[in-house]
Amino acid sequence: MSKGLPKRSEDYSLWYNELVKRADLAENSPVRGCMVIKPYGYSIWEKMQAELDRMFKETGHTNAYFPLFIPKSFLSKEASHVEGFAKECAVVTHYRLKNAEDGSGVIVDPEAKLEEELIVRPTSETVIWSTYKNWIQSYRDLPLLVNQWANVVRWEMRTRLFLRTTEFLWQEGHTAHATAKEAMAETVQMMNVYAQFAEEYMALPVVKGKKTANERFAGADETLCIEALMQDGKALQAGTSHFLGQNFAKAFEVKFATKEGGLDYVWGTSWGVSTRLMGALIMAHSDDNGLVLPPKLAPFQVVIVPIYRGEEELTLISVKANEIMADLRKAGISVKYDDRDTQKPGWKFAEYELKGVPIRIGLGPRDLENKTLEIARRDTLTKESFQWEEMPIAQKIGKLLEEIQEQIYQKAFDFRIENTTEVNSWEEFKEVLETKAGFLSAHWDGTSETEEKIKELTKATIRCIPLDQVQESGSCIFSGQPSVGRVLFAKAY
RNA sequence: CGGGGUGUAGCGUAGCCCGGUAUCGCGCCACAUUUGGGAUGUGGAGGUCGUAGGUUCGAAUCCUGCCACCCCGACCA
Repeated sequence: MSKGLPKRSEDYSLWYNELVKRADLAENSPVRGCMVIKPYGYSIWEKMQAELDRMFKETGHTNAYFPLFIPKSFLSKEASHVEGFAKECAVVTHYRLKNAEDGSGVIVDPEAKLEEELIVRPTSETVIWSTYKNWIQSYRDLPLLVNQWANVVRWEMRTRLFLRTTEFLWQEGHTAHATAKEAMAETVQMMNVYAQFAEEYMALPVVKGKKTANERFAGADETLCIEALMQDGKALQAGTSHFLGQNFAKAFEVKFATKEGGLDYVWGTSWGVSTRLMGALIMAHSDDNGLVLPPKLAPFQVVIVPIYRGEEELTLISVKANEIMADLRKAGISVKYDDRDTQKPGWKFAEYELKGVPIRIGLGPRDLENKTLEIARRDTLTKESFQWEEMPIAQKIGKLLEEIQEQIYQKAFDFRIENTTEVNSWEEFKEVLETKAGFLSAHWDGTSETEEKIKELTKATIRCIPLDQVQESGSCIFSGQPSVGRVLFAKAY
C-alpha cells in the first residue's frame, strides 16, 4: 500500500497529480505552467524517444534542428495557422537587461528593443517551410523527410503536468512531396507509426481516425489522429498527423520543377507526439498503489531486493543476485539491484510499486536455502515462488515480461471496449455521457453547427471519425438529419 | 482571463475569526536494537509563516497589490 496516494475513485485528478510527483516523474517549476521532468520520468521519455526515433528512421526520415525563435512576420503568412496559434504565443521583445538605477535589481533595457519581435515556436511549420524554399527546386529534391526533436511553447490558460504544460518536449516531422497522393500516404503512414508505437510499446490501445474540420490543425487540409481512452472515461489525443496540402508551400513560395517540365507547389505533411504521451501512459495503466509501466518502456524492468540480517548474509545473497543480473542482462533485460542498507525491504517493495517496476525479485536466506526466488508482478500484485532449477532465470523473466506487456494492453483494450457505447438518441447520448462516459459511438449529420452545439451542451467533442467506420445509414442523434456512419464522441483532455 | 479555494520546516498540517514570534505527524541527522510488506526507542537539527507593501508599540493572524498551485468555466497537443 502506498502511503496516502489518493484513490482514483475518490479524486482522479488529485490521484494523477500526486502520482506524477511521488513516482518522481515530474514536478512544478518556479515558472507558471512549466515542469521539471525528473530523472526517472525522463528515463521513460528517453525510452519513448529511442523507439520512435528508430521507427522514423526506418520509414526514411532523418533528424535536423531548426531554431527556437521565429520572426513574427513568418507566423502570419499562413492565415488559418496564425489564427490558431496567435492567442498562445510567447513573444521576445528585447535582447538585453541592465541594472536598475535605483538598485532594485535587473530590468529590461528599453534601448534594446527588437525591431521585429521573435516568437518562441509553438510549432515549427513556418520556420521550416521558409527554409524548405531554399532546399527544394526540383522533383529530384523530393520527397524531403525531416524530423526534429524539440521543445515548443504554447501559453495555455490551464496546465497540468505532462498533459498540458506551457513548454513541452516533442518531435515534429515535416515532409515535402511532389504529389498530393504521396503526401497523403505519408500522413497515413505516420499515423500508423504512432498507433503501432502506442499499442506495442505503451500497451495503449488507440482508435485511428480523422478529425472533423473543427478539430483540425490550424493550416491543415486533413488531420489524422490516434485517440486513447483514460481510466476516468475521458479521451486523450495521443498523436496527430496532418496533411497540409499546398497551404504552407503557397504561403512560403515553395515551388519545384516537375518531371514534366512544369512548376508546381509542393505538398506537405507534419506530424507530432509530445511529452503528453507520458500522461497517457500514466493514466492508462496505473492503479491506487502507483505507476504501472509496460516492460518495454520501464527504465528498469526488474529490481532485485535482498532480504538479509547482517553483512555475511548480504554477501551471500549478493553473489546469487550478481549471477541473476548477469543472466538477465545477457538476455537484454534491464535490472537494478537495490542493496542499499539505508532502507528496509518493506519500504523498497512499496517504493518500486509506486514507481511501476514491472517485476520485483525478492532474495533472502530462505531462498538461498530452498533454491527459490520470490517473483512479484507489478500489474497483478501477485507473488510466486520460483525454483532455480525450473528453467533458466532469464527465460522465466523474459516470458513474464512479455506476458505483462500483453496483459496490460489487454486490460486497457477491454476497458475501452467496455467503455465504448453505441447510442441512438439524444436522451441516451446525454445519459451515457453523464453516467458512464467513455467513447460514444453515434450518428452525426456531418455539420460543424451540430458538432458545436453538442459541445456547448455537453462538453463532449467528436474525437474522430474512425478509419474503420462502418458505412451504415442512420440519423444524427442531435438533428435527426441523415448520416452515413458513426463517429466517436467523448469528453477529452 | 472569469468564479471559488489554498499557500506556515523537505512533505502533510494546527494556530488566523478574536494581533503578543509557531503546534503536531511524516521525513532528515546520531546511536542502539531491527530487516520475508512502508520497524522501534532515545537524543538532535531544521521555519524570512508564498511575496511586496500598509495598519499597529507589536502581524502567521487585519488591509492592499503581486506570484504560485488546486477545482469549475472559456482555450488547447
